[in-house]
Amino acid sequence: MDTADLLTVGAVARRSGFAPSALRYYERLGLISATRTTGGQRRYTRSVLRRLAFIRAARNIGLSLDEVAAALEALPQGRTPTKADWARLSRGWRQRLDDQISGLLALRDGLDSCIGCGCLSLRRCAISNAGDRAALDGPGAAFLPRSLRRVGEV
Amino acid sequence: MDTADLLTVGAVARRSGFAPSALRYYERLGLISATRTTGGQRRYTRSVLRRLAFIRAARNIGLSLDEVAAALEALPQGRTPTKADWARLSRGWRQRLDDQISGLLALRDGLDSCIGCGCLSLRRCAISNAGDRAALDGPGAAFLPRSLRRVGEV
DNA sequence: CTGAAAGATGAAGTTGACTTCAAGTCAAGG
DNA sequence: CCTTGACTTGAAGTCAACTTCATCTTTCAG
Repeated sequence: MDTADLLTVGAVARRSGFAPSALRYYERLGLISATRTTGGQRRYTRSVLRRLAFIRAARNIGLSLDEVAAALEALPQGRTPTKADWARLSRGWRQRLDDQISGLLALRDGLDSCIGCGCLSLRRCAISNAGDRAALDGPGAAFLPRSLRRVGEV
Repeated sequence: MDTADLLTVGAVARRSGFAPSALRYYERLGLISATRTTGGQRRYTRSVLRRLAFIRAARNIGLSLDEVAAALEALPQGRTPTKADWARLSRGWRQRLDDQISGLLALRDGLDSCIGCGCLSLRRCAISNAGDRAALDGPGAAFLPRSLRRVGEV
């Protein structure tokens, strides 16, 4: 690998959209790695960009960094991961997304039956008792990611 | 209001599903209130239950407590809120849910085109660039609520 | 009247995913 | 060689929404 091909933190940050501090954090968690210059600075191979794209994608799907780490462990150790490797990794996301979508649809349908009646009954209202899915996480489970909150007015 | 109608924290906690500590927290934030006995203990009117149902519902839709507080401010000051008041408050949620659902659908469709190609391109992939909606919150916006994470394996 | 259960308080802890800070070091164009 | 911007580190801070803790007080059935 030609040294000219190696990327600095700043370059990786710009290209991936992750802050340098996030890259260092991911490195501490073992999600990515880098070689070092004699002076101790990080130098990344371009392959880290695809790895970061995977991390970003997984986060968007809703995986925690712990889960991302576990997923990345499943990559082949000996060789450079192929497209098929990445695709295999992301195949399970489809089911996950379907589950999320159906949860929100149920919530919306409940809301439709609720608006106008204004019931919000502790026992009957579909919104205040947001389905079995939420119950898995105890009462009051939030259905929305932070990124989608605070968008509109009530 | 007959004193016999007043509820203790424990009773409200049991009926609403919120922990007593959460009720105290909500009170500090001004979301709910209670009268006090001469000894300093909280006594709630039954109206707090509907208010808590609203809070639970709003949280399930994805509102932050700040937003819930702002919404509750909009309730009529002079009189007991009617069903119509509550319904008006929750009407904006429909749009919000629709937005959330379409965001997830876009993500899923992107995933379908992505699985098998394994691209995860930083520029092209719909999953690693999860749509304009996520871009509002900068790169890496998470689409999933905590409650739905960590559900499956990748 | 009494004792156990329930309630009160402020401060500190929790979780996840980072960011910020302070103080110092490295890399490289001119 | 020098300067300036980029990089290094560990520790501490942030945010949201609560929970937990330690210690003390109140309530009320019997």
